[in-house]
Amino acid sequence: MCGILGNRFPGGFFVVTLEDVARHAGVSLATASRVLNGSARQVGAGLRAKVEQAAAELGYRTNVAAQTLARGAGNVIGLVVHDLVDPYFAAIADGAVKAAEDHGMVVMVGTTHRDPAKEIAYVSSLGAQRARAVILAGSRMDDPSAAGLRAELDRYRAGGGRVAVVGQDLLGADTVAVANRAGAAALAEALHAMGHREFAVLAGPPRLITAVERCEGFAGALPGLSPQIIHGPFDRDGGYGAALSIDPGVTCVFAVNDVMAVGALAAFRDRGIRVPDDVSLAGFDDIATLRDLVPALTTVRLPLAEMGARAVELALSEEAGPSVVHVEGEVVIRESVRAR
Amino acid sequence: MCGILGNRFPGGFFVVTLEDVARHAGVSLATASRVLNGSARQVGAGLRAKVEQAAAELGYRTNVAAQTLARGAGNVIGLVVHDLVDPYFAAIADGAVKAAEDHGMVVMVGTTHRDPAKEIAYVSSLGAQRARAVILAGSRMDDPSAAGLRAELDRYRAGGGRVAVVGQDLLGADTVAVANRAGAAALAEALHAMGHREFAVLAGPPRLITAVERCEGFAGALPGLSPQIIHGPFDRDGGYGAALSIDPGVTCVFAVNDVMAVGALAAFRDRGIRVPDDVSLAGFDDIATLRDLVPALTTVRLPLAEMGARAVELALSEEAGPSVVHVEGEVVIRESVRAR
DNA sequence: CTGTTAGCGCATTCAG
DNA sequence: CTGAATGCGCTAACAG
Repeated sequence: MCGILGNRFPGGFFVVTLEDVARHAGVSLATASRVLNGSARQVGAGLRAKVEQAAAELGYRTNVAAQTLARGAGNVIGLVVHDLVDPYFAAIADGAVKAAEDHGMVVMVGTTHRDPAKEIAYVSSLGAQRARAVILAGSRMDDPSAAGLRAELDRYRAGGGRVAVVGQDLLGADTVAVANRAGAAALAEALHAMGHREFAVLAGPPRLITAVERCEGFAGALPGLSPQIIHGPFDRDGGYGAALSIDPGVTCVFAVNDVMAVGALAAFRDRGIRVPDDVSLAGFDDIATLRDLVPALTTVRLPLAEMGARAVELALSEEAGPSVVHVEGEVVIRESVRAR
Repeated sequence: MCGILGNRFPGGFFVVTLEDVARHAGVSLATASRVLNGSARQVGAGLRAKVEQAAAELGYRTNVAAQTLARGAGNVIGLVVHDLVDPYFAAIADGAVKAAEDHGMVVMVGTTHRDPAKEIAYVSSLGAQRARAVILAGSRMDDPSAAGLRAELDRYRAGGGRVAVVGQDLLGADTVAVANRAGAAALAEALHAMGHREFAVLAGPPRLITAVERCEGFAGALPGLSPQIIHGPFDRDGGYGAALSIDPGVTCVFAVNDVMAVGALAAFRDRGIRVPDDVSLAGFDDIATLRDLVPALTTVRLPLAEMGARAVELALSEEAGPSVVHVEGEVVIRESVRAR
């Protein structure tokens, strides 16, 4: 029945094309195309049924590559994150994937593991894929190394792609802007109100924008006080390391993200320092996977999945100029902090 | 300088094609193709340089869709997981993305959130993308609902795609097989050797293969004993709920994965049951993000990232029949378990 | 080593 | 409403 249809491939496979379907249904290629793919044109009910049946019988599958080539635009959205194992990015990715799916798009993820060169390489690759949009999550360093990325993004946009950023509004692109300063400030105020006066901030890398904003927002909301600032990597081990050099008098420690707070917690435990008895500890992000930690982490909750989803929606919207969506964090006081 | 090159697009963008590059370099289309894309053919140094310069000047970017169409094979690998937020899948995804990158491929992820229909839909979509391979992570239910998936996978393979599975060897595909039974058995023996005799297993869904294997492996290694089996969802809340109905005499609880163990830990804490003082607790997977839990979780370590990487390598290998790679778990005793 | 020539599978004018 | 014809950008024979 399908002896004359389909093409044999090297491996010995068949592949049914639109033309096969059209022939089998006794209609033109154009008509088959119109019914099988979302065309604006209408097709008579009779032919439509024929085509659909033929497609089903033959097991027709759209060739997305051909479609993309013919249409000049594909259905992939690129997502570039630092590390999928970091629950912060995993949550964002989850939201992005879900939103993309709602729009009939698929997501391609790239992980850079904080290598700027890889970030650029992924944007380039996504450009080659003619991805509809690329979403960048995780803040870049506030330094010259970002120039290469910028250039690559410009190229990408010059080719007709959209770009959206999760983090801060820096690249002149659509942005899901996190109110890091405000969130950290609110946290600082809450902590201050609980009687704390001697603070330390596990501040992350000195030039990582998200870290800097949270650190500054926190310190800025503590008039007259000057918290001890300790820099280090933005991850669990960074928190562990930084916690080791906290000054003796400190009663409350703010780690600029939850994952670092976990590291700090481990450091305290290893040194026999009890939380919150001896020192209070707070983080930022409210990572779901970490909610069962003991003591439960005081933090600033961010709608991570929603942020990812919003980013793809921004990138897919038809808005003219780059638009910015703001998201606020919500202070959540839990057992890791105790009033003084 | 580029007034006659490139095509203007609706949005007003340029897009430089290989033909533009060839013309600009004064060579043939074929030659340009050969130098710019990994062809086996050699090109003279002179022309090669010319082409490369032309490409750079014009800002040429390969059109992957066209390439895929012409070649009949693309460079995407599909990865289908249940939930990126679950650190188990995140780790596997991380490994897969890295491995794919090493092979010059990109990864498209789909999340099903345990909806079989979505799993099928993703495989179908990946087929349309002419994805080189699809990796399925997370075990499917051992029931009729898997039939649809099987059919879809067959269609996918009929089109020339490869499929690899992370979990158990069931689909007749390349498989990264986890020694769930052996790992759970080894754990049981270790626990038994520490003096435990009264066990409970937070067993997960009755028909989820991974869960069943772990449960059976565990119980099977406890001759003469019959642990209390409590079924429930395979996630954190499932562990919490199941832990609520543990019999009084039990001294040691095995949750079939770490995430469930975390839930159980929370349940114990809420009810004033101390771990490991009142009851010992063990999990499975050794999720990195959970290593700082207190008490530290006794578990069976799985090389998650490596499993993901192996899966893509299997799928990309030229091996004829479906091959199976076995991975073993390693028992890791930590503070959540105490000898009796 | 290099150029010419056909398609790859599909969307889309443009006629009818 | 339907069909015929053209081209998307690139690769891969096939000649030269």
